[in-house]
Amino acid sequence: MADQLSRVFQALGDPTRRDLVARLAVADATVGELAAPYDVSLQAISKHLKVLEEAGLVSRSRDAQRRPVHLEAEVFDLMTKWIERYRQEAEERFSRLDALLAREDESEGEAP
Amino acid sequence: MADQLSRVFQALGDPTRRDLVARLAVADATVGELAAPYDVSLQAISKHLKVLEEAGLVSRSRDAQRRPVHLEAEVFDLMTKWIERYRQEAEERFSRLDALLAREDESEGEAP
DNA sequence: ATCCTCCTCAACCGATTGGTTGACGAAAAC
DNA sequence: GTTTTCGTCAACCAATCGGTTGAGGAGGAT
Repeated sequence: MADQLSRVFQALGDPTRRDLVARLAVADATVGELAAPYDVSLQAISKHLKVLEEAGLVSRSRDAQRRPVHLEAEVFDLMTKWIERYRQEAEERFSRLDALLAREDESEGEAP
Repeated sequence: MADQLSRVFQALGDPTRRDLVARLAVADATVGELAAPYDVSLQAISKHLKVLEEAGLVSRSRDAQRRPVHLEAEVFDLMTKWIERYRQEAEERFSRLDALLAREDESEGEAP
């Protein structure tokens, strides 16, 4: 099975699932409520929620027949940590490159 | 075709592609250099790079037969913006919930 | 007990994905 | 000009994905 970071990125690679997450950020909801706006079957949404759950983005409890879905926003940190790490590395590289170019500009015209 | 945000998330949903990005954060590299560490064909890596390119995460220039690959870190912002937006919404909701619970605790024991 | 509501599981389907191999293109190197 | 190096394109393959429909389970409501 894939690692969690892969599952989180993959889960959010689908627009419907991102929309579900966006709506769950506002409020918990049942599967039926979540499915209503889309013109796909309830089962399809249930599958999407399973993917989100396996990524750790969402949890489902039980309230009689209802299965309230709840967003687990902490998992976002996994992604932001990864992203920020490499963004920062890339930016540092740019800075070093800038510094190098600046030094080369300075020595321009020396030693004819 | 999918929107860019979907393509970026999907691109990073694959561990090999995340690894390529990680290595490109350190330095630009040619396709051959990038492919060397993995035990898959050069063509497979070329495909991965195409996915990264279509997501806007990477650009390829031309230097003789070489095709240096360069990381375009700005696209990360697309993701972090999306993530931060919904994380924040979710956190605000928690704060409101905490406040509500606090108020209920205060009125505990009143009106017997 | 029976029915109804809410939801999941299972089987299936076409499209996409990550991989393969083989052929080809562009630009040095000979 | 021929060869070699570096890389892409094309066709194919098994596996996964997003969707469907049909059956069924858990738990009120009657």
